[in-house]
Amino acid sequence: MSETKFVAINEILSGNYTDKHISVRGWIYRTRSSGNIVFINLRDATGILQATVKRDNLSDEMFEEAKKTLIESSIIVKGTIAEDKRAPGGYELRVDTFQVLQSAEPFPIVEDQSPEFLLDQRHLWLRSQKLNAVLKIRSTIVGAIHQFFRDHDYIEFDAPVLQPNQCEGGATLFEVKYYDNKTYLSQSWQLYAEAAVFSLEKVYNMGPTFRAEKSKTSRHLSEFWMAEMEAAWVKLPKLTEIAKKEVQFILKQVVEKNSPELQVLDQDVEKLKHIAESEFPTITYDKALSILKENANMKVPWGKDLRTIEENKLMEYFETPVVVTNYPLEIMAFYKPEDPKKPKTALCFDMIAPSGYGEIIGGSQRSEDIDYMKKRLRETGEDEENYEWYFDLRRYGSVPHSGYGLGVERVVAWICNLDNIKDAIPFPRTMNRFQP
RNA sequence: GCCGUCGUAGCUCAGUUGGUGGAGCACUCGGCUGUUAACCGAGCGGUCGCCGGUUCGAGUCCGGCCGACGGCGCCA
Repeated sequence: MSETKFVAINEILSGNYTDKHISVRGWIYRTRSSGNIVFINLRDATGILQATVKRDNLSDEMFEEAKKTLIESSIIVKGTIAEDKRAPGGYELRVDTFQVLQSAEPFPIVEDQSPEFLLDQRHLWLRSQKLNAVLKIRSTIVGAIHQFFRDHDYIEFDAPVLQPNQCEGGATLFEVKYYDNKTYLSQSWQLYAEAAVFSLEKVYNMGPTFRAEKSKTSRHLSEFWMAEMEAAWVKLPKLTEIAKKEVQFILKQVVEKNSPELQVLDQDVEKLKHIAESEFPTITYDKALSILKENANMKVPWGKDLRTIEENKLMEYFETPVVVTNYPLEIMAFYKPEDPKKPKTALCFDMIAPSGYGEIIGGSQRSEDIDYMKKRLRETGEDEENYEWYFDLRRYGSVPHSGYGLGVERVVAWICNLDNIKDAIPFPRTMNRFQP
């Protein structure tokens, strides 16, 4: 006995099944009835197809069922595909068999929606055209990151999620009860990766990262995915080149694989293609300050970090992401070294995305000076004893090494033209939301 | 942590000077043989965020609290 073969909707819409009699399965996206005809827009993972149910073409029981079955019910329909200009997409299924698998209760998400309500109903809103498109693009981006590093001979290396101390400084850790002790959810993979490069030389990883920052903005999540790399023998100029190539590769992959999804999201495919093929400029922090002063009359005192308003203003003068290097040493984390050629600045960089999406990458060369790092830890009130294992890495054959972290959701939000980073991850966690 | 906006039907919102709470959508019933978030008619649907105060009378005025969202700071 042969099993029924079901055809995917995108196959039908590309014209491969015209005049064929086939079976399709999926969920009711929209439904309208008009006495003796019912129009059902049927949704599957690949697209939306209009199914036209006429009273004369099937049994009365099936027709009445088609008429009353509500949105998001799961159904199987059989019929003949016809090319028809009146149907959205240009093709429709003329139904002769209508079968309900599960008749849905009234779907809570209707015409009028608020962002908060959609977050409450996230488990159902995943079915929307918008999130369907975002999640497909996110998958391309995640795949591209793995491919980029593997193509360049990086080894995937995993760090513990439960960590004994903080990496980035500040009270931004989620505390976890660990038997009779305390531990913290990972804030960065970096310190462990630094141990790995003395064995594997080039490593990367992508995984969940946790920051208990009390940030309530459209760019922050408490749980987000960070794609990090760390490599021995690499210094800052080379590091920024790798970061640029990675982002360009991600963009090329999305443009190649996800044009229909970008259109659903109202993103300009040509613009992204252009960015993917452009050089990303590198400027210093000093240069950024002078651009702001000369063009926008924004005077940032030297030594202050660039704030959101300043980053956004700066990006008005660029159409691609920009790498900014040599931030003031004082405002940087303890492991970032001083640039011998530009005293008081660090061998570090941020990559800032266009259009207000902010910092998508942060990275640096790593200090090899144990006394300097101890001093910086003491200044921020940290217990340097927790870091003894980390200092060992400088005691046994230390070499120059560097790394950076890319915020996956920030990149997804930028590429998908999203208003809010919450839509860049299936189930967002923020300061006030951890359900569903 | 600071600042701002908002809490009224399942959802989105209106509600005038304080006088028995409305609309659209959803859902139910009826009508319609080509709809495009269909349309037409009827019905169902309420702890007006919570507590207290003023008043003959509070969704509306006053005080306090709670919650949500956004902006800044910090970060990716």
